[in-house]
Order: sequence, then structure tokens, then C-alpha cells
Amino acid sequence: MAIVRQSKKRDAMLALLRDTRRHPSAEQVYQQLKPDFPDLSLATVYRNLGQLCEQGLVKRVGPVNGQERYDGTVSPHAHFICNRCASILDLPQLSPGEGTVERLSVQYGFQAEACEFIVRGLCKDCKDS
Amino acid sequence: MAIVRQSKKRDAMLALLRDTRRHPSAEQVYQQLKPDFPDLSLATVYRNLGQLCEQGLVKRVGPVNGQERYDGTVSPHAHFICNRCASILDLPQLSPGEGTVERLSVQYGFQAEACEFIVRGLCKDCKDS
DNA sequence: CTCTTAGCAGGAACCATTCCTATTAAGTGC
DNA sequence: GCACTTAATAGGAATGGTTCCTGCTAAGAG
Repeated sequence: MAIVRQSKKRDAMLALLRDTRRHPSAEQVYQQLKPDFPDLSLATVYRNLGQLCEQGLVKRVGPVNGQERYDGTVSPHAHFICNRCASILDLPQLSPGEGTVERLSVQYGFQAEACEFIVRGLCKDCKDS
Repeated sequence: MAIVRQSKKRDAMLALLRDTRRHPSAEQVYQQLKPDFPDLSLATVYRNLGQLCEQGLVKRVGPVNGQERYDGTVSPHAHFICNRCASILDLPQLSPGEGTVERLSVQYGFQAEACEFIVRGLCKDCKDS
């Protein structure tokens, strides 16, 4: 990986993501930093968020309503995503067992409609080549 | 919901998705049905896939490399997604827990790099309004 | 202080998906 | 059957999040 220079804008993005629990989109990061950096460009937000992801300092939650969302908490944990208002909630790392989701829905007050579990990595063919 | 008329094209899409394990994108569905329906439109593919999702006959896996993927298997199960070739593998329904992913990676021959668990539904505020 | 090169703004380009309009055809009632 | 309502459709334009490109700026090494 190429060397990474210091950048006040990138530092501000990381600080913002670590400070909030809102899991903002790139656009929201842009809007929030624009007052402090009047010449900030949206392309810079995308580039720096991507770079922070590569460095493992930030994680992508996944697109919600077509917009990627970013998470400053990189320790393993699950997410709740509201189908109506698109808010994202951090859930603790889940432990096995029936009733886990039901227990969480009571604890956090949400109404679960669907769950998805996804493992990412290299498939057999790609791993062996 | 409005009434749903029979449509040979939509039927063909459902049959295709139930026949394959490839979890195709809309574009792939389009390409595969184009020979049988020369006047098929990509917009029709999107509309019908969306409709089948609403009817619960098909499920969205989630966007991979910017393209939504569709699954004709609607019973609850997890997915493995290859970061290199974007292939998708059905995994048995599982509860996240210690050792589960390791066991699956041996069984299916993939190399896991990350896991995500997402619950969707209505958040506390949206549920109460 | 100089030099290399990462960082950057601004705007164009990209592309998966959705929207729009006129046309076709599924299914109901006569 | 036949007419009628309206879902289904094609084709193409529009949308919008994200990425790419060009020229410029500035971080940090020597």
C-alpha cells in the first residue's frame, strides 16, 4: 500500500465517524464537514472514506436506500436497520441460540421483520488460484 | 395490493430463479430470457423482480459490486459472497456463534474474511407512530 | 529549500435502477 | 365470442450515488 500522508480532512472524517452513532452516508459526512472545510469536495469524502476502509479504521455497513453507510466502530458487532427511517443501530456481537433476535427486539424496542447473515471472503475456486 | 395478472415473462423469471443457484442480477436474468423473449425490456425485468419480491416469491440478496442479486429460495438461510468473483453460495440457516463460520468454511471450502449480521424492521420510533 | 508525490477541487463520466408514455393484452362481464 | 377495464410492456429518457479525470496544492523527506 502507498504511504498515507496526514490530512486534516481525512482526520476530521475519522473523528466524526468515531463520535457519532448515526452511521452516516458520504453525503451526510460531506454536509457535516462542509462548514469547517468550505472547499471540501464530495469526491474527497468518497476517496477518504474508501481509504479509511482499506486501512481498517472504518467499516461499510452496506447500502441503505441506495446510499452506502459508514461505521467508525470496527470491532465486530451486528446492526439493526430501520426499513422506514433508515436509521441504523449497533447491536452487540450476537451469540448463538434461538430467541436471540426476539430478546434484542425487546431490549432495544424495535420490531424485527427480517434477518440476514452474510459471510464474505474467497470462494473455493478463487482461493485455490 | 393491486391484482396480479398472469404474465409469461414474469413466470419465466420466477422459474429461472427457482432453477438456478447462481443468484443472478437483473442484467443476467435479462440476458438469459432475451432469446426466449426477443422483445423483453430491462425495465420489465426490474419491475417484475420487484413485484415478485413484494409477493414474497423471491428475495433480494443485497447488492454485490453495485448490482442487486436475486434469490428464488425464500426459506431462511445465510449466504456466502466471494469478494473476488462475486459468486454467491447458499448456506444453511445458522445462528451466529463461535466456531460456526470456521466449520462452514471447512465444509464448503471457502476462506472467510468477514461476517455481517443484519436485522431489519421498524425502529422504536417508527413502530410507535 | 527543493523535490517527489499524495491529497485535493471541480466537474464530467459511469451505470444500475427507476420513471414516463404510448401500446398491448389478460381476464371479467355481457 | 365481444367489448371493456386496466395490468403488463417496450423503449427510451431521467435519476442519482459513486467513480474517474485533470490540473493544482501542499505534506514531508532529504
